[in-house]
Amino acid sequence: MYRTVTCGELRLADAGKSVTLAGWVQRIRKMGGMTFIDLRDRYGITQLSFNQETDAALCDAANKLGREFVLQVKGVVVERYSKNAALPTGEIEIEVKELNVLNPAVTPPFTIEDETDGGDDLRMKYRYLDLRRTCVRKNLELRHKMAFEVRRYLDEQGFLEVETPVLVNSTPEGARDFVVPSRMNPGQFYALPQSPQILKQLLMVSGFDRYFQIVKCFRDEDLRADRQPEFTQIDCEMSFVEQEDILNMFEGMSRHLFKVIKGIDLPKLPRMTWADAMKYYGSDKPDTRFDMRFVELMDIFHAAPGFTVFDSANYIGGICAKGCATYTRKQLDALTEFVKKPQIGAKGMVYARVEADGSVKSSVDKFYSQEVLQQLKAAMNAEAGDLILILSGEDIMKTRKQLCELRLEMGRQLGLRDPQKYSCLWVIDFPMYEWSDEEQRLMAMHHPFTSPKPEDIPLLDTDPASVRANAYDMVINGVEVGGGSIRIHDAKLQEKVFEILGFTPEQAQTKFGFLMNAFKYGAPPHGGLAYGLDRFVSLFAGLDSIRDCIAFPKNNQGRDVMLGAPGLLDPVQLDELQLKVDLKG
RNA sequence: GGUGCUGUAGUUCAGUUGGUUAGAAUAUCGGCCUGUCACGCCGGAGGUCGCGAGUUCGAGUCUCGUCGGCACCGCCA
Repeated sequence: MYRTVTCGELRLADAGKSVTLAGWVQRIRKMGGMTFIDLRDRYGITQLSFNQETDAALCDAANKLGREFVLQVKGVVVERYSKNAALPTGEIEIEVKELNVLNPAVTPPFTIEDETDGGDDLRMKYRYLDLRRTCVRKNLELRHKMAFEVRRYLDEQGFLEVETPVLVNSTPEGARDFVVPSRMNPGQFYALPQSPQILKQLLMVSGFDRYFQIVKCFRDEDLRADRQPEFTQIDCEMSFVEQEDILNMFEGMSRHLFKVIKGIDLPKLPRMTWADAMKYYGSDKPDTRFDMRFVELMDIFHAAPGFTVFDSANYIGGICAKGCATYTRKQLDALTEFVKKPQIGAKGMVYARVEADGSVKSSVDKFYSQEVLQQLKAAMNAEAGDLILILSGEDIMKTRKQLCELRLEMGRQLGLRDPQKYSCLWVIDFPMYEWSDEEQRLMAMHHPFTSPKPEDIPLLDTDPASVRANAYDMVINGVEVGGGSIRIHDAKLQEKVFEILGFTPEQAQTKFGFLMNAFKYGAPPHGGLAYGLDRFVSLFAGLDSIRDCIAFPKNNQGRDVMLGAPGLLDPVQLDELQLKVDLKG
């Protein structure tokens, strides 16, 4: 045995014991006649002490060690002369009797400390060293614990974890697929699953009733801080359920996770329709940690025309920033610049301050009477000291999204987006379809297997764009952590939905024939949802990016800079696959 | 496909209007130090200023191109 104890477990009560420890050298402090070494492993840090008077040769050997050397030491646990309250093991140290260097180490390119001196790029290249840092390791420990608790909860609820294949076929709609060439079937390709969607529905047809899987999914799209090309879903499906059953089941799972992992008692989750989310927050994933809801101001400003920008607008909406009337001209100009950034795209911003005497002073004073401005104040529920920010525009949804960005920015500036505070809700009643300018047709907003709300089914014939779906998202702090729907289990209805999406019966048969065929053999009513595990963990860890809760993540360009993936293929491999590379440009 | 920020010592960064030998901190190496725990003190070494071209008497600094990184828009059912 290399060790009898870990570096995190010894306490004062262990004084006198002979122990063997193994770990990495965190830091060496040479005092002349004495040398102290902090020995680190996964479990903590234990101080080793060497004394010139006790054992000069051993002390000399200790002085020759370097950072990240791998050591085994045998010694006695002793009480310290001067204790360190900052360490759990700070009351003891190991008086070393025997020192074995299991492996020397070259100096790492950055310091293995919580406050490291390494940048993102470098730490990614040496990810195996980055993972030695406690703060990074904690994220993976949290991830393990969450995945474990998910399994515990779902197992207790009678769910079966079933594995589904990774080599599947390409599906239309949705994201771009990652593809894998088939050597045995030249010219043909597998696709990696964007999610096990169809397979889990087939498991329902098979009668599995309650399925889940913690599973990798793959989407070949451009990346963001919260998007990786391969990511992990907690994928779930249930039979003989209605939307209400699923919301309750998984609200329960979230409550379990919050309780066990964070010690938080999650209240009953509010539910907001998609239409309200857009109306009051300009987003289908509103950050409800703070209020600052949109107030629509069309009635007020159109009743007293004057400002041509407002007069011609199809949408005028405002938010009230409490206590921000003190904002300087410079700060307001900066906010205007913010909303005018190309990524946000507003033309301008109107502001109004509520003065101490209750009067309203705005950037559009010359167009509106104080009476109109007082109506504005009343509508915004604004008080003395508040700042009202208003955006207007031709396109209602676009302007709402711009106002959403402004709201989030104000929330950030006012410190209302505390990562330690959690606000969860369900967003329900999503539209079935959204119009795609690019394809000039309706696209499924969730996916093509989502069931319409029964009362909206007649609208499929008359006004498909207004049909609402039995689809729902769980949103935490403005992050979509999960989403799902009740599925169509009727082959006829499914055919109709495919038709609206623009598939010919032949295309539908080719792409989804096996699913519709399966439904003919008795499909139970079913539905489910999937959580993004990476996002869920990063929320619990208070991270800005999901990368730090993934052991070996990829960068912006989808590269693994440690492995050097993706890379070129050996010509022999290409030949076996009967592939020729023909790069454009 | 697009926008913005960014690239200087192993690392994190500073570097003025274009002007002498490019600095700091930290890491590293050497010396001193018997209770440190971000130990302290003294000293040393360490640079193709991402790469390429241009402007200029002179470029880390200005211009153009290019490559990498980060954030975002498009995209991501």
